Amino acid sequence: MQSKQEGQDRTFIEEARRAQIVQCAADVIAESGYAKATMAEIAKRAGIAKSVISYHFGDKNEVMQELVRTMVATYSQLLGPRMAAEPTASGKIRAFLASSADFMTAHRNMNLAVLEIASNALDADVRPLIATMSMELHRPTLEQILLDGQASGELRAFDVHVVAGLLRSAVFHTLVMAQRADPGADLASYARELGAFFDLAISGSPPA
Amino acid sequence: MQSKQEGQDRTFIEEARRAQIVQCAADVIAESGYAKATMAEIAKRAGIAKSVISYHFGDKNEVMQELVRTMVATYSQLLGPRMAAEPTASGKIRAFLASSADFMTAHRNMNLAVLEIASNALDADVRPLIATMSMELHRPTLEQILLDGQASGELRAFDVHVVAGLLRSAVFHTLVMAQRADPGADLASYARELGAFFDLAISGSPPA
Amino acid sequence: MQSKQEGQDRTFIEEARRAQIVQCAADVIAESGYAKATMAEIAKRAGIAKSVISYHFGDKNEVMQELVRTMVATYSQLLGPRMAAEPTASGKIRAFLASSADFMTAHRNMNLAVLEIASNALDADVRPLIATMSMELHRPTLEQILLDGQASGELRAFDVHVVAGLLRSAVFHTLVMAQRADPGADLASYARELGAFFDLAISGSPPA
Amino acid sequence: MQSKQEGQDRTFIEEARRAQIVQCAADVIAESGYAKATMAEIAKRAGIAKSVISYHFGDKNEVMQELVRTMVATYSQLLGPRMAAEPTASGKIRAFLASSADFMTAHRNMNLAVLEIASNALDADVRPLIATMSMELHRPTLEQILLDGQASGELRAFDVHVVAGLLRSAVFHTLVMAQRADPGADLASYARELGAFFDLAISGSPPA
DNA sequence: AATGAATGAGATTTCATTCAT
DNA sequence: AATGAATGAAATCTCATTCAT
Repeated sequence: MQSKQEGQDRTFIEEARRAQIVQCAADVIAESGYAKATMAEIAKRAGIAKSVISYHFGDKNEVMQELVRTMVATYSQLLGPRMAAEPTASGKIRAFLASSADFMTAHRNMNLAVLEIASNALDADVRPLIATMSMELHRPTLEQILLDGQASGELRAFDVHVVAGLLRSAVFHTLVMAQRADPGADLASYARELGAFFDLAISGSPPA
Repeated sequence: MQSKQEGQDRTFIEEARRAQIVQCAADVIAESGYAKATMAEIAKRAGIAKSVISYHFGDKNEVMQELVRTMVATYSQLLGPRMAAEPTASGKIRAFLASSADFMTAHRNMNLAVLEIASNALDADVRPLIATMSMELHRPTLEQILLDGQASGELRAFDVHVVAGLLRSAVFHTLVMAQRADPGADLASYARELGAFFDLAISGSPPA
Repeated sequence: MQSKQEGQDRTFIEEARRAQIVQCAADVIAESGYAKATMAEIAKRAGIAKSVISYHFGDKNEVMQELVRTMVATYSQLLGPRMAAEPTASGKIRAFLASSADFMTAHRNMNLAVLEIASNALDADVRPLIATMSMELHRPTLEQILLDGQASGELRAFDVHVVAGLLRSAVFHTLVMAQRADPGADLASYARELGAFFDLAISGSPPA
Repeated sequence: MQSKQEGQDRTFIEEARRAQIVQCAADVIAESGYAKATMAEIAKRAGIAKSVISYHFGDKNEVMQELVRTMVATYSQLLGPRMAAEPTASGKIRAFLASSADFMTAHRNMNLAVLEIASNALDADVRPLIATMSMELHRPTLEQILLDGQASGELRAFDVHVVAGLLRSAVFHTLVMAQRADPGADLASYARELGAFFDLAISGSPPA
């Protein structure tokens, strides 16, 4: 199932090919949907033979896993520092929304592809991904941030699971739908609007 | 491609079989994902031969269309009256959330199945049905409800598209994820929490 | 394979249904070709259920055989007397051509259907039909007629098999092609032209 | 539907496989009829997996098209020069008959297969190819040759369409039937006999 | 490192036929 | 005498994967 041993280093060329294949997979999935993203289609897009993919990945699933891994890494590298830089809970929330919007604008296909994979990929290894993915992207988690905000009195009392869930939906559903409806949509302003909205709903007692 | 003429009425038995097949399709899709929902699998679940499905539907696509149609009909019959019964915008919003939660609890598999179908692009025959799902289930639309609320002063000023989008995400993503994470989750209380949340964020000037 | 015992008498209704089914089969085959002539299509044309055909025939092959039998009977009843009425070989030949043309005009679909069946039907019982069919239609055979003509000095010397074969081709290929190219073609005049042609080529010593 | 782009050149190996598959298809069709000529049967005859055919052709229709194309090319390459080499109309007619007989002897199965294909209506993709078969294999057409012969006084007056039609029938029906009845039949002598026959029937005033 | 060729498993669909009513 | 419903066999096509070069 795996062409190379887990820890084995790869040559420069090999890394380049893998990256190219992953990118092409993302493009095909984003444009035509997971079902049409056959090995043949991905290979054609990359201008290589089908068997080259097997050579580098050994498995279609491995391609998908690598795609998801790449996206998660990129996303969290963008997200982590910007959330960490914000001292307040409300600031972290806005950073979460804004960074996600930026990421989606910059890596549209990769993001769409991962969502497609999450709801389609068959293998047991990959399937539950969507549920866990967003949680592991950043520390502290949204839930923890909200709890901390409530503890400090910055935020009012509410069910943190519900609100954390809604925040994830705002990013992985609301923003995605907006972008799908209009590929050129200004997600940053969308994110600002959502930030204001959440602020109102979660803030603690208004500054009397 | 079509086993029966459009307008032709169907036997009682035929209707029963069609309903059974659609239900089994929903179950299989919800449990194993769209990709694993082959004709063979659906037939096995129903305890019938593959060709029985062809006999009643003529086409896999037709099965999916019927599934979506059934879900949309059931959902909107539940949603419509309950939203209409509420006089205020905020009441309608809560009714939207609560009814959706009830629907998902009662028709879990059907709902999950339709979402799977929606994300797996099909022969375009299903697409139109899907498109109507979130938009045309109820009159007035969420956007219109929010606009009316703003006009009457009940609601504050905000971008109705963003909030309507977030409301749909709350139902088709947040609730769904919650249910997926814990199939026995109490969606009704989830919906109440979400209702309170939205209320806070969209209400007009608080009763001073 | 056979719904009724070979010699068993059939009710009036049964005979009527069989005739209707055979006729519909001929129409469907002639219009859409053998491959598209499924039981379902034939039944639809007849306005009955598929199973009615099985009830009366037990076998698709039996339908085809009956169709061929009907055509052969009709054809030879027309052909026999008209050929017998001609005293000379050349007259019999012209009668053969003319009667065949008349038959094809009157029973276009049945004729086309049989030709389709002859070249398509799978069952060993039916397949060699085309080769033997035309020979058994009339007594004496074309070969015998030609031989007799040569013996009497009416016809010149030639290979009777070749000419008999060409005569059959004139009917089952040339006329059929002409009719296919133009369904309203005047086959009778075609037949006269062919008659004159053959006359010239097979007559004995020219009238000095 | 198409494994390779139209203009793309093919490997030597690929060409060999395609030729082999086409030949096996011809053999199966000629021996068992079009209906029994399934992909499975053709593959079995070729000693390869069914999917190899799909790999090289992508479509059953494409196999049939290639088969017809091959036959037409082979036939017309044989026919063209030999007809052109004859100065007189009557010579061209004899060349037409003789070359056709030679072709059928050398490529029996391919010829029979194409006739089977022609009579079994297909996905309309093949029809056009079939239409060209009898009409455009050679220039000038039979009709033109006959007309020219009449103009020069070499041939008597007659309906050129009828005679051209009969000539085609002599080849595509009479010779075929003869060969079918006796696979080892000497078609060349058949063709000579037919040539003499036509000569008699179409010649102009005999050299007084 | 790359590829063309080949493969087998599996998916959808068609169709003649059977059976209970 | 007729039918709706069901069936299983078979046909075509797709696709991830393997292998020799």
